[in-house]
Amino acid sequence: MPELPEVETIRRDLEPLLVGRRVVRARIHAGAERLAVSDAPRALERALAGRRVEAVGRHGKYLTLRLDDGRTWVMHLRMTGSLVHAAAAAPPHRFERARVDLDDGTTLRFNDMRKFGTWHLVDDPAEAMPRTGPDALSAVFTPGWLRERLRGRAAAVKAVLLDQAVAAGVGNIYADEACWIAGIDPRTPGGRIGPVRAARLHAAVRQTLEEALRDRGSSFSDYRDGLGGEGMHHVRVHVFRREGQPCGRCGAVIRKTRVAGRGTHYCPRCQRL
DNA sequence: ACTATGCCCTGGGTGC
DNA sequence: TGCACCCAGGGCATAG
Repeated sequence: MPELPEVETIRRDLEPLLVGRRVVRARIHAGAERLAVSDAPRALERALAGRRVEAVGRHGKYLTLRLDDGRTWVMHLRMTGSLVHAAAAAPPHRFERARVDLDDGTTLRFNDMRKFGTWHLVDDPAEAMPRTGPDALSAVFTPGWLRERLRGRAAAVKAVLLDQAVAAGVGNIYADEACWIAGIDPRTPGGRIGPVRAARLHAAVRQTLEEALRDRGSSFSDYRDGLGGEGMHHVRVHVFRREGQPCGRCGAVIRKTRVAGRGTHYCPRCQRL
């Protein structure tokens, strides 16, 4: 599940390998046609051919490759996608869905078991990420911003954290981790979070994302970095997928429930409603 | 405007 | 060993 720390790790890996490179050929494999959202697959392949990459950016969980014709190639990895730089001769991954040949003889491989990933080619990257607000690591995402988004909401605080319009880049892993760090029960109605706890939650979101980024992300299953390697943060999580194990802060047994349709992990003793 | 639910997709795990 | 079933979930569409 690539979330902000994982996508940023990929961005940092790929930036020096892609900037200045030209696409020789892009191929979306048979069966993966839905990868192409903004154009038909063949049209997207043609539009990418010959373009040079000028910048590799990220907003939330989206990767943005700015091209020399002014357009932006926006990718989303969803749950099981990966974008890996590899030698031309490297054998394809079992779930390779697309391949991009570059002008230095190397390649990019888009692997995605569940075929949920998306590619857009757009004039303005915002077109490809319509319901996306400030990046969770940007200066726009402040304690006050979070407090305003929580105010008056009946939905669970975790549902608010997962809303990409509130904090782009937070996903299921780091929403659970942030709630644990802040000592807040993820089921708490957003409107019950006052300014003090909103500030604590904001700091917790920043902390968990930054720690995971230092660890190059979490590889619970399919996540791979831009070079095909695994992250290291999954061994250091406090609650995510740790149901039945002791809380590292109070020793109580971590529980699992469902919030906002997602598996949700929390400590019943030190996370308060 | 807000909230909840189902859909997409497929491998891995479980129970019989 | 085989098979049916359930689970994982980001973003979107739709319903209430």
